[in-house]
Amino acid sequence: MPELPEVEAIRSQLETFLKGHKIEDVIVSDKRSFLGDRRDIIGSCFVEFSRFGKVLFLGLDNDFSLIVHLKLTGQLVYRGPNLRKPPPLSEKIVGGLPGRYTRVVFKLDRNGFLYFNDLRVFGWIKVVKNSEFKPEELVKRLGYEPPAVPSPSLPTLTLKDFSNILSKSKKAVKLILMDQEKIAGIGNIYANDALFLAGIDPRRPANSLRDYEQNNLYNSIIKVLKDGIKRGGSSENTFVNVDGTEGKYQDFTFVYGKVGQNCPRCGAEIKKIQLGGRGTYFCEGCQK
DNA sequence: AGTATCCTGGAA
DNA sequence: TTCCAGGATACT
Repeated sequence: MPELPEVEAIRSQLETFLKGHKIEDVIVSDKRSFLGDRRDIIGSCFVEFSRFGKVLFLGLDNDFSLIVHLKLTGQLVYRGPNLRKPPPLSEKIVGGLPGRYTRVVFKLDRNGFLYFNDLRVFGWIKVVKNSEFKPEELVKRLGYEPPAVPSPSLPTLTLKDFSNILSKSKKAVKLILMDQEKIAGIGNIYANDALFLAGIDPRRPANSLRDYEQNNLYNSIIKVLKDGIKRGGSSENTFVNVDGTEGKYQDFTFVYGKVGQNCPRCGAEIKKIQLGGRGTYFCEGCQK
């Protein structure tokens, strides 16, 4: 379940490892995972590495690009000459490399390989022609991005934007945080943690937040996302980095995945409920 | 606005 | 054996 910090970690490592690498062949073992014509990208080099919310945009030097959405269980792992000392692969790479869940393999020059593993086959890699590319192809529509990285590709979410978005909906505030059309990049882990840090009940109607609460939540979102990036993402579930190692944020989450454990602030038991069909963790005492 | 759907392994 | 996990979308 890569979210903004995880996808940013991947983007940054892809840039390090793939820059200048040439695609010699593309082996598609599951057609559901690769959309477009593989022949359009064979022979081209990786030159651009961007991220829009949770979506990766990899530009090639031949007027084509790759758009990648990892969804829940997608993993991109590189092995090759740009890894000086290949670290041991995480156990989160279920099935091995290549293995049972390897859906696409990019064979690169100088004996390099980029593997796309995806246990649940929700993720996809799409080939687009730059001249015909429309941003809507990324995802239906993406909203503002919280300023957690120096130069986001999407318009930056300001406190004012955030306040406008919240005041326009009476839906539960957590659902608004995770609505990619409004705010891009936040998923279940960071939504839970940001709401805990701000002391706000995830079920509160978005338009019921007072100014100081909006302000708190805005700052909390930026803080947890930056924290996630600093820790190299959260490997709570299936996330691994491009070098095959795990992130560390899962050891620093406040409430996500901690049902029954003690609230880090007051010690009370962390509760779990369903909200919009998703597991929602919070402390009844600390979040009002 | 709320719910089913895609998919598969792992937990209950 | 059933249920749950979850991002985004297609439904009702």
